[in-house]
Amino acid sequence: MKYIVENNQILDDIFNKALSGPILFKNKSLLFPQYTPENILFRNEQIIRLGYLCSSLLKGQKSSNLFIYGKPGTGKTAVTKLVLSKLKEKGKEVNSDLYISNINCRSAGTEYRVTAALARDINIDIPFTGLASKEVFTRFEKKLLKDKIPFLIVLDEIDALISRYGDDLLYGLTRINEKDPEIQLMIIGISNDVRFKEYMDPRVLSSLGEEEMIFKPYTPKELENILYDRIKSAFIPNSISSATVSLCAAISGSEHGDARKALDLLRVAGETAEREGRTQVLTQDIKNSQGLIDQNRIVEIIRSLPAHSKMVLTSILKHPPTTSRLKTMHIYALYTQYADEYLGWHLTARRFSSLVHELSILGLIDRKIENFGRKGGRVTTILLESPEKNIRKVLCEEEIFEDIFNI
DNA sequence: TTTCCACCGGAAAATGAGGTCC
DNA sequence: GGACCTCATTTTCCGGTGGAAA
Repeated sequence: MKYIVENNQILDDIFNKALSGPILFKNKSLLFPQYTPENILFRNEQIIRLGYLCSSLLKGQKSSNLFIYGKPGTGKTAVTKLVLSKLKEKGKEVNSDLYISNINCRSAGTEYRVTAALARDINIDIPFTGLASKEVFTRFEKKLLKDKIPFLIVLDEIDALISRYGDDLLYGLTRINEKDPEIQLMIIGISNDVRFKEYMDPRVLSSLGEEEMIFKPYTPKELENILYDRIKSAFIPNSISSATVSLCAAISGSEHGDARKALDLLRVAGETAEREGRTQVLTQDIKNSQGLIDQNRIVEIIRSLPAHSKMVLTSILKHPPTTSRLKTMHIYALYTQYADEYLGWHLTARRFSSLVHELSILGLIDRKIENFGRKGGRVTTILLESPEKNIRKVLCEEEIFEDIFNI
């Protein structure tokens, strides 16, 4: 009971402080990646070219397909979103029928879901499962051939679709265009990875890559200007010094000119300053926010892991301390013991090996294949990448893992 | 040079839960 | 109601791997 009173008191204090304390942000939402600015700096050339290509659809004419690529945070999605919204507006203004579909292939997940989303965007009712992919595509194609309304399809993170499912869907889409001269179907593929083109059929590639657009990383100077532009509307005046902005731009510029990262750093630094009751963001806040972003990312990753992956991590932490790297066979022995006792069953060694692989991709562990010759064979060894204390703290949010650590 | 260890990891199949269609 | 579908997860199978030992 005492704890409930204490918790309520703490939360009450936090909320009161937030309401009565100094305000640093004017409009924090402008610093989130979801926000698309009306005026995208240093991307005029791309906006003009994309706008020009899309304008053919307004006139009911065929347009070239386009392939856009560039590193994350270089403005690909923002520019596309801006041009699409203006195109939609203009279409309404001049009473021009136009279908527009903007799908993130990674979020959609599967080929079926991408096809279903396309079909839904031209008003076909598609169940989330139960139909064959081919059937969904056939319905989509029929409707498109019947309506003969220009259709602009944007497939963001197209590499996620191609690498997993091949280019059948893209081939099908480019074929529709060739089937009927009255069909105006424009496809824009967006990717972070230019190498994905290697997996594509040359016929699809020649059709999709009629036009190409490259988004170069922002330079530190450009990043600075972008930050100043956003600070004007997101923060109260005089809250951020030029040294703070330069540091933020330099950190983001040193990676790959990622504007998203620069805005993230600024937002987290601002939140820290506001929490401490300050109306000034300091250079130290920017330095601290870098570590804070990484830490938060790790916490979120661990929280979202399935139970068996958490059990693998727990087994790594429970292994007696050694000076050398841990061998997966020893961790598997511990894992089977804990999983049987606390989850009721354990996964096979093959599946366990995949979970270890996934944990290394997520950056939680460092995985290395070592060879110990005829005596020891080929073995995967692992090492924790993040501080043990942090991982343990997140795992202990769940009772069963806390119990294991308390043994 | 060959053998062998102790796995790795790709591919295919199985499973079970969601669904549609006729 | 049975045939057939997707999808995520897991299992099964089996060839591949690289370096120490024979």
